[in-house]
Amino acid sequence: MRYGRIPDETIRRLPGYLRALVFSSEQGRQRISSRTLADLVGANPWQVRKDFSYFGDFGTRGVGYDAEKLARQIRKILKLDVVQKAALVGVGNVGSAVLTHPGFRVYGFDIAVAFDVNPKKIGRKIDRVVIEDVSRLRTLKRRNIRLGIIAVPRHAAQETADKLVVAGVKGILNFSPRYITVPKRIKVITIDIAMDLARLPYYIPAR
Amino acid sequence: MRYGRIPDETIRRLPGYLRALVFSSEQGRQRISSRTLADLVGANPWQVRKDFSYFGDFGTRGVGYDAEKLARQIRKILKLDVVQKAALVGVGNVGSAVLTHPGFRVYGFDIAVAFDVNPKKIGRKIDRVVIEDVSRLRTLKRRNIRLGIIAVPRHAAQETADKLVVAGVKGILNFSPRYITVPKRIKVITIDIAMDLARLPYYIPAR
DNA sequence: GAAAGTTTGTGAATGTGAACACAAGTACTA
DNA sequence: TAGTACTTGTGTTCACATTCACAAACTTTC
Repeated sequence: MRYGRIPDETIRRLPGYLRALVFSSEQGRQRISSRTLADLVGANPWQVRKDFSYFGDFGTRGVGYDAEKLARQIRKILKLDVVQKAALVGVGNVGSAVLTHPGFRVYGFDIAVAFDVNPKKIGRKIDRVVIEDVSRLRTLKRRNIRLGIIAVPRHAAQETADKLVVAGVKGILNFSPRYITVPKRIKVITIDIAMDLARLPYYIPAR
Repeated sequence: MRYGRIPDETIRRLPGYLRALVFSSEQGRQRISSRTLADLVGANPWQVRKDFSYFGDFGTRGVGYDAEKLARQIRKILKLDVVQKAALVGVGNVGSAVLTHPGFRVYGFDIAVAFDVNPKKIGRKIDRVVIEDVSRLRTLKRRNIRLGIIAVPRHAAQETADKLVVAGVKGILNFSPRYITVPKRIKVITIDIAMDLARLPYYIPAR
């Protein structure tokens, strides 16, 4: 009932809720309680309720939440209610994993194009996407693609980011293990899979 | 000068600092200021200094930090000063990307084993690692491996986690797009690459 | 239809981390 | 040696996020 600003931490958790809700719907459950949902995402019930309270009343007291309705609302907030087209740059091991990852569909993403520098790869098809030469990056604006995924080797990351920005991209998901610099108006999310593993030993008690 | 508990958020940032310090050392710079380091990781100087202040004085006023010394200390805190052996389960697209990812070496990881269920893959070698049958997971304890990486399809994730726990693993890096349940003593970090992309459209202003 | 059992929504309290400002120490210059 | 320019280390303040507790609303039971 507030409709104020939604905290960043809540936004960070919304995709997780959405994933669980879709899963729950597929199982044929249309009603879900904050407790059940919390268990599915590894949180606690009051956290779930607080998060949802930032954008209106979707539950019914004594009953729970309507999974479909809630999922629709989350999609709307995250702007996933329209198909989001994305361009992938770099079809190596990481790039291939991204192209074949089933999870993107859940969120309404369409990886519409893929680019690489290797002439041998140009023209090949992976999962219905034809690989094009990076020189064709500038066609993105015309094709109405506003999201870029960087999966190139470390040394080419910044250069790729620059090209994506010129091509009119508004958001970048960066898998290269380095910090990239872009204009403030562009949003970048960096994932370094090794970096996340590096946190693990700290939390493990000595044998 | 405090030597108290180090905040979780600081721990989360340490691998990033380490990566930047290694990079800086490779460039031949042995001294680095909080400002330079902050620029390399996309943070601000006082954040960097505050983070380091939780585990002693490593800088020299008017000069900066000794990159090597600082890197050594971060490795020690994160328990990366000894080689950490890890086991990978699932050598599909994501698994292959993990195996060939150059970043793990920076943090002193050794992905010593890989497992899969596909008989066609058993015995094959990827990046010097021979793929074994999942039934051999129980040999992990004997081989002194305490970290597991899950890169199997969604439906097999929980089962794989259970097997890893039985095999004596203490920490799990989970790439499957679902929440997995393990005993409290086991630390799990989940990365869903699609989930992170899902956050991006929210931050992009409407056209 | 009353009582007991669920489950949500949210104000308030508590906890945690980020941002700031500045004293204190070091290097450099002349 | 004095003065200037840097840079760290940290106490304090401020902002934000989590946890808690409980009233309100709904369902079920008898």
